[in-house]
Amino acid sequence: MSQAEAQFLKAYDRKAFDNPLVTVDAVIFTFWQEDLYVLLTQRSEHPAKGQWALPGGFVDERKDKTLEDTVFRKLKEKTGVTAPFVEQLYTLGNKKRDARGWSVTVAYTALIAHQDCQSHVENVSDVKWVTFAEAVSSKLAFDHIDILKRARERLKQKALYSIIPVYALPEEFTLPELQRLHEVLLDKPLQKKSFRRRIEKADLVEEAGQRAPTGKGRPSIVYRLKADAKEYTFTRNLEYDG
Amino acid sequence: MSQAEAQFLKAYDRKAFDNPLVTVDAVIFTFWQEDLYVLLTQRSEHPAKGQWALPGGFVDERKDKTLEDTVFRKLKEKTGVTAPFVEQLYTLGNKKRDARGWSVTVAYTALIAHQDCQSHVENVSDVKWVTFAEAVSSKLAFDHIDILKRARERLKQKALYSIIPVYALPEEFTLPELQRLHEVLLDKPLQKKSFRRRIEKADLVEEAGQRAPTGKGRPSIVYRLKADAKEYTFTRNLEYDG
DNA sequence: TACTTTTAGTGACTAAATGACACATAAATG
DNA sequence: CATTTATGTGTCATTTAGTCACTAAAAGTA
Repeated sequence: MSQAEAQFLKAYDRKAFDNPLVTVDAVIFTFWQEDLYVLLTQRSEHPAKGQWALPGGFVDERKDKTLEDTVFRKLKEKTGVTAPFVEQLYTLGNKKRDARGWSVTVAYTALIAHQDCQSHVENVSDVKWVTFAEAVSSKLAFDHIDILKRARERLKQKALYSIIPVYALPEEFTLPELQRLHEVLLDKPLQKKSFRRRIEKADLVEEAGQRAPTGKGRPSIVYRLKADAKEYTFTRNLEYDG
Repeated sequence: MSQAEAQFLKAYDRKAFDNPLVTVDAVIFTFWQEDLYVLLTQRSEHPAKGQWALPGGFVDERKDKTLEDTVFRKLKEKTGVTAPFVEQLYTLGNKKRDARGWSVTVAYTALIAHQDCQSHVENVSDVKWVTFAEAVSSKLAFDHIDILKRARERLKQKALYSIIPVYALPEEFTLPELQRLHEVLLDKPLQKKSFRRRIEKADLVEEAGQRAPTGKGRPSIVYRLKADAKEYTFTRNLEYDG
């Protein structure tokens, strides 16, 4: 670094310029009882105090080295655990979205097993699971409905060409469970054979131990993900028209 | 809004809290003379003064109502025109990337025809087209090499399942040109028949008028995009192993 | 126990899109 | 006017999803 640059930096005053507020928000999905749920939290402070919103908050320059640190910190606060899948969704920034002024939020999608955070969520009053349908038709703080819709759309896409939605299930899962999840995401029945064939061919899962047969009918085989499954994308989508 | 909230907002002092700097950066691609180029600009101010970097800069709270306003303003400054394809890539934020402190940059990818901004670029000294290969192996300011690589990777993916790369060509283009672009992006020869068939079947292009035959061989038919081509995704990828 | 119901899992043929490649077409050239 | 060169097409093989009937393994029931 040149001396001139060092001098520039020494004299630089960050607060001399207007600059948007920076927050992080997360859409946390889980699949539970045949339905897709998202996690909401109730705002404890102004603005929008008392309203339900996506979990999130400001970057803390002391605690967080990176944006991902901020997300994981917020996720941990609200769910008590670390989600097995977290991915940046998109960033929304404009003058109007926050009454405090020009604001930028980096939205993330997270997938998690319901059982992994159930006890934590049950023990705090400002956090709850809501079905996606309910959440998206409710009133949420800021523009969180937009973020919710976008996250849902992206997850639907992922159901077409990847096995990523599996992270919304417990670590050990069955293929019928996974198929029903994909069917909910795509809002469309899938051919059992097609669905299973591509997963088998891609070598994405391995058999886990037995699980207590739940109800009627032949018990399904329990699987767990193989290591590289997160990266895999199918070269061809399942049939899907709209 | 409640009275309490109004009072809160009135008393709210944005500068009372630490907050990351917010910038926008763009990777602008074009396909020219059988090669993929990106636009670089030379930094006129500290930090990294004199170094080459991706076009971008701070959100201007007076000029910009949204992040997209910022991107388009910067694109216009550097290229003189409005790119036909602009898409958010991802957002990078951490403590280290900018010597001025915690910084967040929202990266965008833009595609543009070389001819559309050639004259503007030639007339300013702080902007230049560089082949992607050159750019990525050069030294750029901040973490712009990372952004460059990521943009390239995304564009490669798009070449697999969409016709989006076409926006790096002039409005009127030929299928051999488009195929060569896709081949450069995928770094792999494609089957002429397969490539053309899927474009024809998807009804993405229409014949434009003739264009002066350039060189040897049978002249190729000149096409232009149909309206909805931007949204179209093929349900199956072209063969691609790596 | 045997029969029905229910859900999981498989076999086998059909349909659709891509891969491969030969061949036809239309220009430039000498 | 034959040769060269690049564009554009016809056709068959290959691959993968769609369809659907059939088998398998459990629970419930007379």
